[in-house]
Order: sequence, then structure tokens, then C-alpha cells
Amino acid sequence: MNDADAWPTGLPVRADGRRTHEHLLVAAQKTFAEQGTDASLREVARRAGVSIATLYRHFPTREALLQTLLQHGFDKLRARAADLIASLDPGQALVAWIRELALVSARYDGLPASVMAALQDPGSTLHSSCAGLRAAADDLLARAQRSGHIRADLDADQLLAAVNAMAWATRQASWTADAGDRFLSLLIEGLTARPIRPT
Amino acid sequence: MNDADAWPTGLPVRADGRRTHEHLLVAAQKTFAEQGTDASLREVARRAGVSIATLYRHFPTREALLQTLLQHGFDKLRARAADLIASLDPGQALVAWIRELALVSARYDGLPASVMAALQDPGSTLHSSCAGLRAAADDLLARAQRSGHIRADLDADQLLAAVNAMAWATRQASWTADAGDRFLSLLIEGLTARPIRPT
DNA sequence: ACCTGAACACCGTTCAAGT
DNA sequence: ACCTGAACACCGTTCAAGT
Repeated sequence: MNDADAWPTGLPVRADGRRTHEHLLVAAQKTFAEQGTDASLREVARRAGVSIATLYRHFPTREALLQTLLQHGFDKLRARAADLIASLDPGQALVAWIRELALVSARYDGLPASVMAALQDPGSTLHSSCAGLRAAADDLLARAQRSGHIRADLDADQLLAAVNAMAWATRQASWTADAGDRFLSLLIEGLTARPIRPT
Repeated sequence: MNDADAWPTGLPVRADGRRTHEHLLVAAQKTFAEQGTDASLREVARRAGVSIATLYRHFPTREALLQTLLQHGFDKLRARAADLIASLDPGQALVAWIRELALVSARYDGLPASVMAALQDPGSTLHSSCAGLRAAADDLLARAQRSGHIRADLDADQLLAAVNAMAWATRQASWTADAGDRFLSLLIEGLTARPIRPT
């Protein structure tokens, strides 16, 4: 019941606990992939072969589960930002990163909404990961804007919202893979600065 | 129980029935506005002061409720398409219509998703309204594309998805009104055809 | 013609009790 | 240290029974 009863290191110490942990993650991965991020947690527990109370013991919130499933992808994405800045010009770096972010965000139905919610809610277990994404977006965007290739009337939060919106659109119908690319290319064209045209 | 027991004309015939109908609509409007399109229907019934079974008698599905709330807006939007085609050049007509559609679609949280679902599901009560929107979008888009002002690699379904995605984005954070405009302008810039640039 | 109470199967969340 | 059954308050949906 008390805090000392929680996982000391972030992982269960006993072998049976670690097996349960792993089973829960596999079950959650499958269930979220099939039914989206707001699938039934009872269903996840059922697939893992444990009680719903056990799921709650290992992952106190749905976001904690998501965080564990997504952390690797998010961390890599943050690192990618640095790589891209080093190897490409500012505009191309931003565009390449946006494409990778959209892929991660479209992994589960409902994930774009979860990411947007986590950005705003400091209490979410996903919050620090998403704040990391914002920091990366901020870097890339600021450079691209200074270079003059990207419109200036946009901040990192709006950029993340727009990318997630495209990931959302991709998930809304059963489209071919390159329909997803098309949504993204719409956004990217829209981001690109160009001479003023008559309105 | 049988079909003859349903509303013969689409409206209750007795005065008390019509009052209940109206109360349900007012309650649904408020509840959806506050909590989004997937708010509790029991809550709606509670606010209307009737039993949940009565709500189901008047509106057999959540979509039926939405359809009644949105039909006016959707019908006007279809008519607007004809007006805009008559009074503006093809590119401007499409852009103006897109702005109006985005306003309607952002009325409730969750509405963009409902619209996308209704487009794909012929069984949805919202389907015919949404199919009407697609027909309008089809007209406007085809003309704009023939005029050469709008990129050609896009169909009406993808256009509707993209506009709804921007409505979705606007709803995801508590943004100022013109952040919504900015999302839309990103899309509109992206739609606009322009000379090929080096990739 | 219209309304309701009650039921059913589900869900998220918590807690005392077991090993 | 770890797991479970059972409870609570909710939800969507349906149906028999009332006026």
C-alpha cells in the first residue's frame, strides 16, 4: 500500500514479477495496435493472464503503460534531431524529422490525441517524453525559421499539433501507405516559406 | 416495439413527445459542447429530465442525435458550395468553403472523428449528410484542380480528411482563435499548386 | 403514443486479504 | 514482494410493463 511497496528501480525485483511485467507489455502492445490507445485495460490484463488489479500495480495509469511502450521511440526521435541538425541544412532537417515523428505518432489509433494531452498535462506519465519532443521540435524549427525556409508565424506546439493532426488523418480511413505521405506533404508544403502572393 | 411504433414523420405526434424531443436536443447540445461527442448519453437524458430508455426511443443511436444537431449546418454548407462556385473563381471558392467546413467540424470535440467515421459507414445516420459534404467537396475540388490552382494528386476524401484534421488540431489545445486560422492556412498553402522546386 | 424501472454485460479504479 | 477476488460507481443497450 505504501510507497515502499512500489517498484524500487522501475522494474519488479522478483522473477515472477518481471515475467508479469513483460506479459503485460506484450498484451498492451497487441491490444493497442488492434483497438487503439483507449482499448479496455481489463482486456489487456485478460490477455496477459493476470488480474486487473495486477495491471494497476505494475502500471498505475494508462499513460504509464503507453510511456513504457513508447519511450524507446521517443528517445530515438530526440537523438535523431541532433543528428539531422548536424548533417542536413535547416529546412531539410526539419522536414526529415517531421516525417519520422509522424510515423511514431501514427503507430496506434488514438496516439496523436494522447501525445497532445501529455504535452499539456504535467501530471501525465508521458509528459516528460513529450516535452522532450517539444524541445527537439523547438530547436529544429528555430533554425529552419532563421534560415528563412520555413514560415515564421508558428511555434513548436503548433508544429507538433499539425504533425499529429496528419498522423490522425492517416488513421481515420483505411488508406494506402502513400496517402499518409500525401497528408504529410500537404503540411510540409504549407510550412515552406515562399514569396508573398496576392490574397 | 414494432416499426409502426417509431416516429411516423421523423417527429413525435403528441405534444408531450415533441417537448421531450426538444428537451433532449437542448441537453445533447450542451453536453456535447462541454464534453465532446462521446459524452455519456445517460448524462444527456438526466439533463433532459427523462429516462435513458426515452432517449433511446427518440434517438436510437448517438449518430441520430448528432445528425439532428448538425443537419442544418451540413445542409447550409452544401448550398454554400453552389453559391461560392457561382460567385468566386475556382481556387477562391474552394478555399472559402474549406474555412466554413472547418468551423462546423470544430463545433464539438470529437466531431471530426465522427464525420470521418460517417463517411465510411453507410449504416451511420450521419452518412447521407457527410456524403453530401463529399459531393460538394468533389465539385469544388475538381474545378479548382482543372483551373490549375490546386494540386492534382488529391481526391475529395483526402481533402475532407485534411480539413477535419485541422479542426481536430484546433480542438486539441486551448489555443487562441487565430491559431485555428493558422492551422487552416497551413493546409491551404499546402493545397496551392506552385512551380516545382528542387527536392 | 409515449414513458419508465430494471436488467444485462461491460468498464475504470481501489482495497483488503492471501502467499 | 507480489497477486487476487470482490466491491463500487459508472456506462451502453434492451425490454417488459405501465398510462
